[in-house]
Amino acid sequence: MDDDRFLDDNRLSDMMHRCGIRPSVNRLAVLSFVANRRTHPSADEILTELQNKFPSLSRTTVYNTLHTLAAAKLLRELEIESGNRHYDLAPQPQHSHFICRRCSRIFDMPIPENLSGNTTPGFMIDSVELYFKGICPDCISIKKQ
Amino acid sequence: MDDDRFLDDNRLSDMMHRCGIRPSVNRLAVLSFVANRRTHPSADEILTELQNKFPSLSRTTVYNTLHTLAAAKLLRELEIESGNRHYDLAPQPQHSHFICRRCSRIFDMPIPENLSGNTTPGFMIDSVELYFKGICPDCISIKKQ
DNA sequence: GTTCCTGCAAAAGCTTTGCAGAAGA
DNA sequence: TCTTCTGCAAAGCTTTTGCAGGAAC
Repeated sequence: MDDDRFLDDNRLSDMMHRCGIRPSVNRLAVLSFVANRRTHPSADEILTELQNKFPSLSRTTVYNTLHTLAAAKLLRELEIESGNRHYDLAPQPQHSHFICRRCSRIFDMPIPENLSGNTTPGFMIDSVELYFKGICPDCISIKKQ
Repeated sequence: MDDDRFLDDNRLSDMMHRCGIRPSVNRLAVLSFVANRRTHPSADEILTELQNKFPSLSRTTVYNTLHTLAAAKLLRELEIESGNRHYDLAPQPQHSHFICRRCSRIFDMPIPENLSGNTTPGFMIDSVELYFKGICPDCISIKKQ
């Protein structure tokens, strides 16, 4: 868990209520897990981790929940690697993502301002996604040792 | 085919030679197909289209070829939709992509300058991918009618 | 009681792998 | 001849769908 942006269950529960979604135990667990990780997890990572706490949690429920939360705009789907969707908490200031080629973790990054300025006229843009790839600080320092 | 950026087989063949790849008929067909489409195709689209011309072309060969060309940096893999990789000709000036939510086609866009300026220190960035989503001009005008 | 949530089982879709025969240098 | 290329078949992975029992309102 990352303390700097920790969102407690009450707050997440409220967010769900406001979107007309029942904050069931499973849903709360999924949303909380995504909200409080820095490196945006995939469905499989969510399932594997949460099954420690909720052994009866099924893969179907994780997928159902992710769809429900994404449809309600509480989560954002990141299309980073083909065949492996990752999830990010949605109601946040816009930011970009950095994918480490070595450890595959995904980090948040600030987004340069004025991104959609220089684009082709005639296209109606409603969202922007920016991905950086490279080596994260942890992997750089491991390499040096 | 888009005439404005048409690359003929001789030129593509040269590019392959320079990368140490034998320009077989199948490989040339795949590379040419990707190079001369504006809306970056997926493996399945490539296979379906090319089978009209080369009925014996197999799915495996398309995947093999795409891997070979991507490893040689002649093609770039676009992670746009989960579970469906798209391909773009690589040795081109950097540009971004626009994905139409209605027709799913992918268009090139200019890229704003100085993109990697405002990023977190400590990360070693080696590539940048920028995706816009929205409605393309064609779909906008269809909607108006 | 009616709606929503959950999970098993099965299927679907994209991609990868193993292997053997064919083609090219 | 020896390496590389090709394609069938099978498997692997992530995700989706159908359906039925259970929980919540």
